[in-house]
Amino acid sequence: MVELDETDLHILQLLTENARRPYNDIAEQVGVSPPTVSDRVERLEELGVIGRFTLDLDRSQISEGVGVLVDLHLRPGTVHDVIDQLAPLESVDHVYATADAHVVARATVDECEIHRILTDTLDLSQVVEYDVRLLIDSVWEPKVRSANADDQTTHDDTAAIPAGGASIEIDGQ
Amino acid sequence: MVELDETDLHILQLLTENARRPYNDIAEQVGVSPPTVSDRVERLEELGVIGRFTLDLDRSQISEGVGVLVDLHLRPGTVHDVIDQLAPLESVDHVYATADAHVVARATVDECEIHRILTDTLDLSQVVEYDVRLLIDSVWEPKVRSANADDQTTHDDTAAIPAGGASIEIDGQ
DNA sequence: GCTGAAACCATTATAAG
DNA sequence: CTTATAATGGTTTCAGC
Repeated sequence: MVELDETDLHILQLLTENARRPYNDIAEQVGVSPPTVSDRVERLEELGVIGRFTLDLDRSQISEGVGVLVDLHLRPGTVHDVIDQLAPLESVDHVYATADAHVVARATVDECEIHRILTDTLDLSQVVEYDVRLLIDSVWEPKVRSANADDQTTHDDTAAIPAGGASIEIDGQ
Repeated sequence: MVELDETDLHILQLLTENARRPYNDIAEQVGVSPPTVSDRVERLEELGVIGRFTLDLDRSQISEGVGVLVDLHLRPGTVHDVIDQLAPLESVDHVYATADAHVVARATVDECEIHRILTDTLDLSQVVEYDVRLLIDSVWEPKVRSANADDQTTHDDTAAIPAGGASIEIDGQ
């Protein structure tokens, strides 16, 4: 976090848009030499800022199943176990854990598979409640906030986010 | 979906692991020539199977804010509007829409920003209820299911997934 | 979908700021 | 310590088959 300058962010932004973009192309855009780009990228990989170079795939075109969002409300202290159980599954690609002991997983499953995962793979004694939602759309817009594009308007109305999650009911108009 | 053979899937799998892997390297692994890999990748891009070549970034290292998962329960018919409002925001990178009119967004926000998004950016008359959860962990394991690795055990206990989502309460032991 | 050739690109070593 | 330059070795693409 501390060790990234604007050049790093610019490189990340360009690679985010197209991870196969040639380094000499990037060098020209950013205003440094190609070896510098190479060095910076290597460093960003070592720092773990870049997890991997990968693809944004349309999963509906490569697998038979339907996309689902599974929301698990877990017993306290079991979150990391459940992540370790879910993440390696072939049908699961994204797993989020939140401070209120929920785990949300995005998966592509056959009709019978979701049931098998919930009953066989997971230790259900750790699950307080769960919810399976059929995905109808999903958008991924990876963005790199450039250092100076920080549009932080000073604002004293800072809304604190309680770790347990804020839940607010609004009248149906 | 119909037009992908095992070679395509193998190429996708290798590129998913490392999107910068050289095409002649891939060609060797897959058993075709480099130009064939190039042609296939181009076709997969045109088909929309490959959305883009991109990076898996550790967002906590490149931005000041905290990661949150925002769950919006919307009024019917407003889902696509809300996606269009959320997706372009700099702080939002992932948006999921489910059949039961929920939109789940993953964002990295400053303390004041989440409030601003909810009140200024969104048309709150479209939101029935919302929920902001603090992210503590997130895993992305992009997987390409190879054509023959389809481990579908025949199973007649097919659990249908209602479009409205299944919600089941389990006793707290 | 393959082959071969030409254009292009990444990386290394080296030198300079 | 960081960046630029130049050369090498590797990669991608384009014709032609």
